[in-house]
Amino acid sequence: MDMEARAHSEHPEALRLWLRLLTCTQLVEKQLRSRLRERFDTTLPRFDLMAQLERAPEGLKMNELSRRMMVTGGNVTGITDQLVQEGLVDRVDVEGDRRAYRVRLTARGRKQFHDMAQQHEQWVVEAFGGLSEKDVSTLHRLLGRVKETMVARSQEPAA
Amino acid sequence: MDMEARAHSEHPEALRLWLRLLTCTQLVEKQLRSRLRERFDTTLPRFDLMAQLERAPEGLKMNELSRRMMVTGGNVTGITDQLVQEGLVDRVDVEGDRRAYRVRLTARGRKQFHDMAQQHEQWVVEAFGGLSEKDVSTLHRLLGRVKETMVARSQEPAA
DNA sequence: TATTGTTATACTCTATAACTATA
DNA sequence: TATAGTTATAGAGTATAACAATA
Repeated sequence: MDMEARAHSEHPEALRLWLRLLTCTQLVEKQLRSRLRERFDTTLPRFDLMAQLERAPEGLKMNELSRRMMVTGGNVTGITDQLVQEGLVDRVDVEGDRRAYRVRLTARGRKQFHDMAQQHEQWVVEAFGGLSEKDVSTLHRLLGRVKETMVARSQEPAA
Repeated sequence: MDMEARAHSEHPEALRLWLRLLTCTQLVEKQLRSRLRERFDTTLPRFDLMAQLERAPEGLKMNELSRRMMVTGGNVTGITDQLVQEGLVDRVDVEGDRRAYRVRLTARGRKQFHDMAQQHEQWVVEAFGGLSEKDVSTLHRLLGRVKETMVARSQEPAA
C-alpha cells in the first residue's frame, strides 16, 4: 500500500502530492467499483452514463455524452447498447437531424439510478468522513485550480 | 469535460469533491500515460514498477512489489517478464528460500528510469503549477486524511 | 466535405482461480 | 498446510480507424 515510495528527486513536493492524489483516487475508486458490482451488478462507466442522463431529462446526444464522460464515441455506443437492452435507457430521434439520437433514462432507469445514487453518495460521504466541512471545501477549491491548469493545457496547441 | 455534472442530492459537497478528485486524477493520468507512451514507449505500471525498484537497490520480492503497487500478483509477473526481456530488470535468487526471487533494476534499467523520471517529474510539476507551495502542502495533508480513512476501512472486517 | 454515430479491432490493466514448487 | 510465484483466463475500459448515413 505504499505507492508513494515512488517519490525521489529534487521536486519531491509536487511528486509526492501527485502520488498521494493517485493513491487516494484509486482507493476510493476500487471500493466504489466493487460495491457497485456487488450490490447492483453494474460498473462505474454505466453508473456514470446514467448519472449524466439524470441531469438531462430531455436526453443527451452521443457526442455530448462522449465529451462529458471523457471517453471516445465507440465506448459510449457499447455502454448505451447494454443499457438499452436492459430497458434502463432509450434512444429517441432528434428532430431535424436524422444522423443523431438523444439517449434518455427510461422510468425504470430513473428509478434504478435513484437507488444506486443514494448508496453511492453514502459511500462517498464515508470516504471523506475524516474531513471537516471546511477541509472539504478547501480541497474542492484547490483541486479546481489543478483542473483549470490541465484543461487550459489540453486546449493549447501540442507542445 | 463536465463529469462533475454528476452531483445531485442532499450531500452535494462530498459528492462534488469526489467527482473533482476523479476528474483531476484522470486528466493528469491521461496526460502522463500518453507522454510516457510517446517519448519512452512505456506504460504507467511499468514506470511504477521501476520506480519501486529504484528505491530498493537490493531489489524487492514479487509479493512486496504486488503490495506496493496495489495490484494482484499475476499482473506483476507479466510486467516483470516484459522488463526482464528488455534487460531493464533481473530476477535474483533469495538465499534460504528457493521459492522466492528478488527483482532488481539492471544498470541499463537504472539509467533508463533516471531519464524517464526526470521528464515525468517535470510533467507533474507543470500539472501543479497553478498552486503555491503552501497549497501543495495543504492538499498533501488533507489527502493524507482521506488515505488514512480508506486504509483504515480496508483493514476492518467486511461490512 | 464535414459530422454523427457504429463497427471492428486491439491493447492495457486488472482480478480470480488453478497450479507448481518449496517451506 | 501454508506460502511464493506463475499461468490461464476473463472481463473492464479504452483508443484508433474504417465505415455508413446524413448534413
